[in-house]
Amino acid sequence: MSEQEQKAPQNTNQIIAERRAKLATLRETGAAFPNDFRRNHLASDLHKKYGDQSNDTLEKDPISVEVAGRMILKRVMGKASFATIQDMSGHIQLYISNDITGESAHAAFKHFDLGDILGVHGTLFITKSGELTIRVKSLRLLTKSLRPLPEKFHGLTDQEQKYRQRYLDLISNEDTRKVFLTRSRIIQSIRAFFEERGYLEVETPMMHPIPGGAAARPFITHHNALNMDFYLRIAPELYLKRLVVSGMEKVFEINRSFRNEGISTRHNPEFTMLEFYEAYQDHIYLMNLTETLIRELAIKVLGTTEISYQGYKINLSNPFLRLSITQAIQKFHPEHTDAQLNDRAYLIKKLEALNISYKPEDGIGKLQLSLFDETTEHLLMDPTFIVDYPSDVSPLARRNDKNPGVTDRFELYITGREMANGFSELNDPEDQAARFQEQVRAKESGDKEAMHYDGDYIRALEHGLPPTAGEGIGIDRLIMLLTDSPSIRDVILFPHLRRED
RNA sequence: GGGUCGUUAGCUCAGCUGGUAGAGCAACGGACUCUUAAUCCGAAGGUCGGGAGUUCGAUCCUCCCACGACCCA
Repeated sequence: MSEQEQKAPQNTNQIIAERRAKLATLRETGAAFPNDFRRNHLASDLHKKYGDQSNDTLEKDPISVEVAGRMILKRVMGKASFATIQDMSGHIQLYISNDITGESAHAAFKHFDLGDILGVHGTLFITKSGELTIRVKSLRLLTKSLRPLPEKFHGLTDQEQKYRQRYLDLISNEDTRKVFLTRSRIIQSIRAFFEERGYLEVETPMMHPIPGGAAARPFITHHNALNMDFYLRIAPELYLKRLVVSGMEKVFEINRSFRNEGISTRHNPEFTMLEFYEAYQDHIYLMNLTETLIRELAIKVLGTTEISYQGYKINLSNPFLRLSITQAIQKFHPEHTDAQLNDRAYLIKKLEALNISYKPEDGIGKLQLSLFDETTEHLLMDPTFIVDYPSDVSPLARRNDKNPGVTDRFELYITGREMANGFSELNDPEDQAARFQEQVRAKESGDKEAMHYDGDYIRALEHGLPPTAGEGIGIDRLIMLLTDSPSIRDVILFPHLRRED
């Protein structure tokens, strides 16, 4: 006993010390962490099934139930008590009294703490104020909680603690639980959407010998047995297109990708993306499919296409706008004429005035894109496809037949944020090899985000990639939109933070 | 990397040109058999994020550091 006390971590905190003492007593009297209790109902199921019944009906033919959960509220009134327990489905109230539960069991209950996990057996009734409640016949402490819960009314509000101790945030904040429930439903609905359309869900490597599929800096790791470095994937794109070569003509992957870049309200080092590829389709088809997908998700998950993001109202049933880069600039900055936006000297002058860096070798399209990124992107609140991206910033996209300086590519913007990026795939192996070479040159002259030359991918293209359309959608950002969350950290269960010390 | 703001009891928050800290919840003792964030009474709980400086004296002013939030690159 004294030995056990010495081994226990020293805790000066009074509350934890008191709870440890209660646990020590439990250990002396039997199994302190039993696992022989079985529940047969969830709280919300009971409310759905019996919540509307009259007390007379419930009392006449008593319904016996076993439920379990964490005690989150407790009201002791001498010879009788009320408590609320919470399980994965919701809450239910308990009524414990000397009459029914027995004096000693009630006395024991009085020493249970908020946060303790209880197993309860009893019958249902309706209180005078109309709440479905379990009249407890017996109850057990299944797991002793040694640490106090956050304040019961306000819950946990400290942002840092919400992220670091997400379990506490989830215990005490209904809104947080709702966000992650919605997240789960969105991902299920995406899966159903593509499965209904005959797509095959696949899993491709997360460890890449050559990082590819996006312009981004990768994380590097090492495989000991092979004695080689691997890169955590920045995108699954090149593997998915290898699969289209293989004959899997419609594939999708809900993938975790990793980018070794800054952290912000829109960026987490690891994030979830949806990528999908379909042979014998083009980027126009993708835009239509994307509109349908986002609309269907909203209806399935929220029950409406009328959403509000941080106070801005968006009706997703309106057709999504489709604008070229210069049309988008002019929409918000009509002072620029067509002639000016196609004049190198004018664009450079404007970029310099805005203190935006550019390279002397940048083509007209890239200069336009730089101006767009700085002045217009963040203003695209309503869903807008930006089309006709310059070839030199789209090394994996098919060139436009009429204008080879641009590609058959689009990005989708909603609430000023990039949500999706899709294009008709570049399936000409010789053009792809030349574009990789260009990327290698850019990398050599210091562009850390430029792509590597992927010889095996070229070899795959040489076997023949059918004409294909492919797209990536940022799932975290889509979830932010549909849950009205201001930060990507609010939709990721365990966002990355600096080490606490 | 730069700027702004924040860090006080387990949690939610107060704290007045600078005089070494308060409330509510939780927890502890007591009263209470239909409560709903139960109520009432009592007692307890603090290295004011860390460090240095100014001062007779610092939660408060200055500087550095840590962590976080937001904005910018």
